[in-house]
Amino acid sequence: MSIHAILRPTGDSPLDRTDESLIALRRILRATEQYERTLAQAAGLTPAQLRVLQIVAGQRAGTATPSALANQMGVSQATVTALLDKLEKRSMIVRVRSETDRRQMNLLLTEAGHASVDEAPDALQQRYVKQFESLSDWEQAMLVASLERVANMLNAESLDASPVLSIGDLKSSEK
Amino acid sequence: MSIHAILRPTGDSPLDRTDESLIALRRILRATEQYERTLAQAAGLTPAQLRVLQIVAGQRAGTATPSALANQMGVSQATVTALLDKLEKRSMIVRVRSETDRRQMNLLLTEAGHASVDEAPDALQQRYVKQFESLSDWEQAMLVASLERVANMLNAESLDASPVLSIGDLKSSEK
DNA sequence: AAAGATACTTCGTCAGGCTAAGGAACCTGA
DNA sequence: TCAGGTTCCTTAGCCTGACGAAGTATCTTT
Repeated sequence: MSIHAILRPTGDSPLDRTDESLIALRRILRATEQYERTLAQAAGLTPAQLRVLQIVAGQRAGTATPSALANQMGVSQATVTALLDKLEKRSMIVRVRSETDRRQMNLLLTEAGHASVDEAPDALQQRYVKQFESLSDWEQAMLVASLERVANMLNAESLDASPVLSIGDLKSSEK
Repeated sequence: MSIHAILRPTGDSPLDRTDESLIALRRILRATEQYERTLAQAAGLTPAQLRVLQIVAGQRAGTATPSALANQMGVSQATVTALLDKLEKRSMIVRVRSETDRRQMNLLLTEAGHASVDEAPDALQQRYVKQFESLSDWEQAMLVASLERVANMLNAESLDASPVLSIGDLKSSEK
């Protein structure tokens, strides 16, 4: 395998496919990461704060709680608390104690919060969507298949149900 | 289009391809991110520190400098300085003033530094390489093409030559 | 009712990131 | 040659994100 081929700046030895795929993957990571920073900055928020808002927005009203957030974001509750403090101070969200279980806090977006979510384009979206949608049908299909495949390879062992984006099912919102 | 679909519960509206691709992309991001943390942690280093070591390791000796690092990592020089301070304090690297241009510092890995790089498997690698290599030839080719395509879509505007990577030189560690 | 488990918050600490402000060394062009 | 500008790096001060540990309510179980 060719790990060392990668490090080698100048390419005398040709990269093999594995390396190529790793390089591309890294480029993806990097591009996203960096863009996320500049983007959220423009929105007056930090990336983490924006993520919180987006997740809360995607939740059925009254469903979002700090612990749920912590799970979905893969961070500790303490971290979530800190983020929520900031967002609350800036009036993007409010915390209301749950009626049914008063240990829990329900998180709600304020007007401002909603506005921010709507305005702030999703990092990946902004940069990517237009181009993706200009691709031909079969190309899109191929990309989706490929990306899903890669994603599966990456978290083969740790399959935590919900990837960040919390596409909560509103559908069954009786409760 | 897809913005709402993403934030909105799956309910009735089916996800379109754009959404699917974004979701997969996010899973990739997330898997890598998290794995990187636990990994570097296991190596007794932080992700950023490990990245520094890996980049320095991949450089021709005497080539690595703080500013080069800053470029490759996409962070400010000040940040690099801070990272280097920590690594130096832990005797993973040494800084030596360049002979030819005494403003510059050359970065060198110590024994310990090399050892760390060798031990610490690359975040992506560990998890991914084996599976990738078990794919058939055409599948690999397709994935590479797809990933590169996506990477290009993501940093269409900001094309900075060198992607972070420089994966440590596992190079068989014939040490 | 007492003991235990949960859901959050508080507190202290640390890493990573930035900008702004320098100090040194190098490069120019009179 | 030497004054001004540039480049390379460090310092200082600040902020965000993250963690663990300890604390407080509030269920839940026994």
